[in-house]
Amino acid sequence: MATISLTFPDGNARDYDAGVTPGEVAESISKSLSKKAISATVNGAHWDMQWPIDNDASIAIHTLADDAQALELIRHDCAHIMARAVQEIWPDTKVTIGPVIKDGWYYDFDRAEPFTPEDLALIEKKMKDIINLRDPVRTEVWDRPRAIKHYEDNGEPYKVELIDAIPGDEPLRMYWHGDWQDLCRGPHLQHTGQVPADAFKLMSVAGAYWRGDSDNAMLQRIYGVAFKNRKDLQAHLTMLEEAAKRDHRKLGREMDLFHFEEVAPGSIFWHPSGWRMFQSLIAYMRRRQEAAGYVEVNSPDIMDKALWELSGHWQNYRENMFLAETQDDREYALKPMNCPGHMMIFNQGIKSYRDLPVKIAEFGKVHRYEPSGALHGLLRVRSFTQDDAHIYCTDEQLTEECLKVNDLILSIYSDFGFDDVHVKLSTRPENRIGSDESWDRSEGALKTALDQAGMSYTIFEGEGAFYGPKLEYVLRDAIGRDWQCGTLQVDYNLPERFSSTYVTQSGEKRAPIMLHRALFGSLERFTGILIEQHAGKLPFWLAPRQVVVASIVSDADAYVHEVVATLRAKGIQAEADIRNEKINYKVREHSLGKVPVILAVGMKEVEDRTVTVRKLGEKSTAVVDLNTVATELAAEATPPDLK
RNA sequence: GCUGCUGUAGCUCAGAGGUAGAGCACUCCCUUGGUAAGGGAGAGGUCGAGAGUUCAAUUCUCUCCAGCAGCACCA
Repeated sequence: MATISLTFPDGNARDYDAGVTPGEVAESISKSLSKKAISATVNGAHWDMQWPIDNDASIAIHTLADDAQALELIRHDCAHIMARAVQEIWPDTKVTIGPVIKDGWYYDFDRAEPFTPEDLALIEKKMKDIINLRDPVRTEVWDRPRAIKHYEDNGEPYKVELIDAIPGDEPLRMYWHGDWQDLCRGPHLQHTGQVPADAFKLMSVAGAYWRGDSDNAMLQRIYGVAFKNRKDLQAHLTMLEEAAKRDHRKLGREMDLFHFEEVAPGSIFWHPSGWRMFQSLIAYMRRRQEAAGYVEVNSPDIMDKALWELSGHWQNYRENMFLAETQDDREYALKPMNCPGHMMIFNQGIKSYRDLPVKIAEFGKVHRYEPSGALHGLLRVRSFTQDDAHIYCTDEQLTEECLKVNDLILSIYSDFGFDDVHVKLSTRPENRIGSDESWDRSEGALKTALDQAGMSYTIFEGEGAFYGPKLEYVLRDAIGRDWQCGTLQVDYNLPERFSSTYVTQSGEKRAPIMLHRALFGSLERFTGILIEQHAGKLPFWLAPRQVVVASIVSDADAYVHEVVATLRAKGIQAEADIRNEKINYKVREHSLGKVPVILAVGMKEVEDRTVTVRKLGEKSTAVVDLNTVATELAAEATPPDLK
């Protein structure tokens, strides 16, 4: 038998018979290591303890101490153990797939009866039984015909379909623990007992389409989370509770920012303080855009079908559009996008190459009939305000304009504390207008701009808009969640469709290139993200309510009003609270309402012309001269771009 | 849109085949109290909408609407 040399992480090498498994290697080192081992890395590949090694290689043996491998294996084995538990309890259930995801795993089942929350408890208990059995994990390599026949005989059609979809003709790997068997590329733990029995939890059950396609059957997906120990699981559950407390839908109600009604699903009723915050964002963006050379316009909300046919929306976007019925026998639609309106504005008059780039911005409210199941608070609505703009430029200006938009987006996000920004580049979809050649140029321009800006990005094939490829800017918030906000799209098509032209230096008419871009994206969504990011405690300049001046005794009421007037004169959103309540009560109520500054006023303050300042989140108070407070708060209320 | 769950007072939630309850909020009275709930009284609900079963439905059944979780879709 041939001999191979295995090199360990410390640089030492040892000879073994070819075909040796990491399990045997571990045993040759020590009994305790072979018991503790969970998997190996062989030449950089994650390796099962049972897989043979045929050639010289580097090898590292993992235990539960190695986080990356341990979590991967624990979650993966949990998926198998759960599938086995389900099939043991309900033998007629068909299994499909069960991958590892962030924090845990899921497994999709086909079963006539829905799983109930009580069922989840039952499954969890059965999983613990299986873990306690410490069943050895066994693996074999089968050829395809044998595997297919096996699953056909066992009535597992989804597995047969999976095998058919695996490319090539390579052999397939089968895994067992106990009598339960699954098709799996591995690796797995050595036995079920290596899964910590107290560090996993089944979270929820929901529908999911087979192979992610809405034309396919709906399966039942059970989600679970798993960690190395009970403490990590507990920390994760606590984090979820914290995230729930930040839910902007809950905070929006508690802080009296907005609400929804059944009569207008997906549309927002903004309350005064929520609307104030919204307007602060628009005012900020208006200043930033003006400084960047944009002009602001306003285009109609309802326009004739003919326009939407010209733009291509009627053919490509109609199922998402609200249509308007009138008495004049014309068909209208509410705008789902601002671009066609901006085309009409660009087309007014004759444009010279000297005019380009033309940058037309609008805080336009667009309406889109989104699928009912997609609606989600402010983050996914049916009517929303875009900080939308269209840039008309020449071929030569294209890359530079893309770069400018990119810089503007990053600068703006940074003002709001978002520095972890990911970019997605979505390329031509199946359903599209325009020639392949113009798509080549559009996609190329975006790539060039990203490369020149030194941005890293991920490409999503076929995910672009019907008129052009797009960049999407994804923000990562304080608790690690991603939100899609800004977008930049290159479009050669609409200018052609609308016969838009400018006069070149040599006097010919030529179609401009058009960029679609939004920075916040949807103002509504961005507001929701900010609420969650700050858990409702927004920075002072954005805070829906800024200052409450609260009386301690009613003899101070007149001075309270004077303080409020002084602050308002400085542009600070101040309100009086002279209700017949104790100061404790007022402090509690406004603290829960997330008001950043409470100014308490009693007779001492009246006599000294001071206020007692209490800031949200601070227990201590400070007595400060009224004019000093007004000046300090006015400074704090200044938006970041005006500082 | 699909699968599952949910819908009772402004909010958070109990409840039951015989036309409803708590806490907070609200109104009034007493209290003028120094930094996270002072005391008392009162008012408030076609039990999401429509149909069916029943002597009787808010409770059971069906349809619709909306919300929640996930999927699919998306800013």
